[in-house]
Amino acid sequence: MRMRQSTSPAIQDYLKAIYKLSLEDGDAGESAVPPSRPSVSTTAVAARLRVSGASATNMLKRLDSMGLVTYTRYRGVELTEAGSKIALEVLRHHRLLETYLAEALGVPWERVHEEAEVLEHVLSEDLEERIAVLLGDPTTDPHGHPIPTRELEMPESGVAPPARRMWELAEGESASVERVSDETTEALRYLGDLGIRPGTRIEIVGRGPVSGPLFLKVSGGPGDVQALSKELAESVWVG
Amino acid sequence: MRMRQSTSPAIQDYLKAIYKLSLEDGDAGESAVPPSRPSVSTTAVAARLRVSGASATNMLKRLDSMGLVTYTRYRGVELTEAGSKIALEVLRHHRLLETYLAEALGVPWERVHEEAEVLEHVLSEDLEERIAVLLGDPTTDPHGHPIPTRELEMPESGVAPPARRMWELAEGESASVERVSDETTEALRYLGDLGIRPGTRIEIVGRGPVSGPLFLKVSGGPGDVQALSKELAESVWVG
DNA sequence: CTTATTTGTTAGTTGTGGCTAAGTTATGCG
DNA sequence: CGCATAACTTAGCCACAACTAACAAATAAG
Repeated sequence: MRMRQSTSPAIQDYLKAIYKLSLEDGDAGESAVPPSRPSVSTTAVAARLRVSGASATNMLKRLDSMGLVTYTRYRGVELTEAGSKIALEVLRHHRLLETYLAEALGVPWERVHEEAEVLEHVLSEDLEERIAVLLGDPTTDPHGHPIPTRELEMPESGVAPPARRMWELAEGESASVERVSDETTEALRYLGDLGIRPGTRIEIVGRGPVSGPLFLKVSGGPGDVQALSKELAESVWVG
Repeated sequence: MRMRQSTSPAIQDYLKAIYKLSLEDGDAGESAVPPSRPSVSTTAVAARLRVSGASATNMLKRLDSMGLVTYTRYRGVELTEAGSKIALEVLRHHRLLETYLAEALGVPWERVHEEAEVLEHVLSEDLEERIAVLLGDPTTDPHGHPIPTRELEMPESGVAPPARRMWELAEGESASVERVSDETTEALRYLGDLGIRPGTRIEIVGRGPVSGPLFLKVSGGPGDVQALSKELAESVWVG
């Protein structure tokens, strides 16, 4: 059992991607499949990391030989216990850093993700701990994503994502924002300007035809009624 | 003139090493050679970076072809204007980070160097700026090394190092600590425990035979007379 | 059930940045 | 000056992590 090959940034990125993808199982639609085994396809990993399929295949085989995933040809991968721990470690780094950058350095929330994306691979355990203490052991990052604990356990809110996407709300319903997808800077800045962040209370006042915009009132926002495209309204989770 | 090949961490480390070595010209002894041309030998670079001579030769050729150094076979290297700028950029990152880690995160001064050593390669311009502003544009790091300015100019105190090493002080002399070499954690912790840091006032009260210890009084230190080995006393610069 | 399409894999290359071993140039000493 | 030694370079190799092109398996459609 060959171990501890000093996980490079690339390896960490793969493990993190596999971890996140395995939580997104039922690919957005509400298919009634039980969350059987969270096996992730090679293509999904490749797409997420923007590398070619061949590169992904290669790396997945390597990760398997390191005991970090179990990989079966043509069948996808699954994290082992060891691989899972590393993924959670990186995720903890990432989300603590996002929080720290926002709180301590005033980095605008739409930019903390990309900064953390490189810093996460380089943060020492000592710095991680100092940051965590300084922030008072936060449990979510600025986008509402749960931060794995010091013991590298994901709070259950992380395993089962929030109930619904804002897009699925009916006219007249109100809810509070729980989480916002962090990957697209553009979207985040826009949502931020509208005052839509974790904790914000919103109310749906109407919707356009089929994929048309969603109209909503944002408490504490710039006032009046705001319109959100389908894409944006799907990237916001409410509860 | 092929340019901007997106300087990797390795490249940055080489440029930084060359920059620092070129300032150390008269290799510690007080040889009367004028600081003619600060050409750095391949071996010196290799030793500093703890890589083989062959690796260094290789990289130096590469740096030359990128226009970052001028390299002449068997004759050493010299930074070009472009290479120099990059070196200063990295140095600014490094020293700002050291200062930030010490001040904002309470990292003990003997450990800030190694943390900064990895973070420096990954710090965005935006974060650099935020840190600089937050610290009030400091001009030296915790070890007393000057921080290059925003415009990437080294303050003159950085080009000509402080007058003397503590080791060179005569019995009875007193002086104030200006700068402490940062590379060896062990030494730094010890000096820190003794209260020897930039700004500290010290007085030489005696010295052992030839390479024997230096005895000194440290103002504000744990009191009494302290002894310093030659090696340590050579790593402290006074003025 | 056969075939077309999508999904994955294999094979072979590339660029970084290290390494060792062996050869070459400079330098220093008798 | 001539040679030993130190300094430096060349040659050839390896691991990592990406790539393209070509091929194989699985799945969907008729």
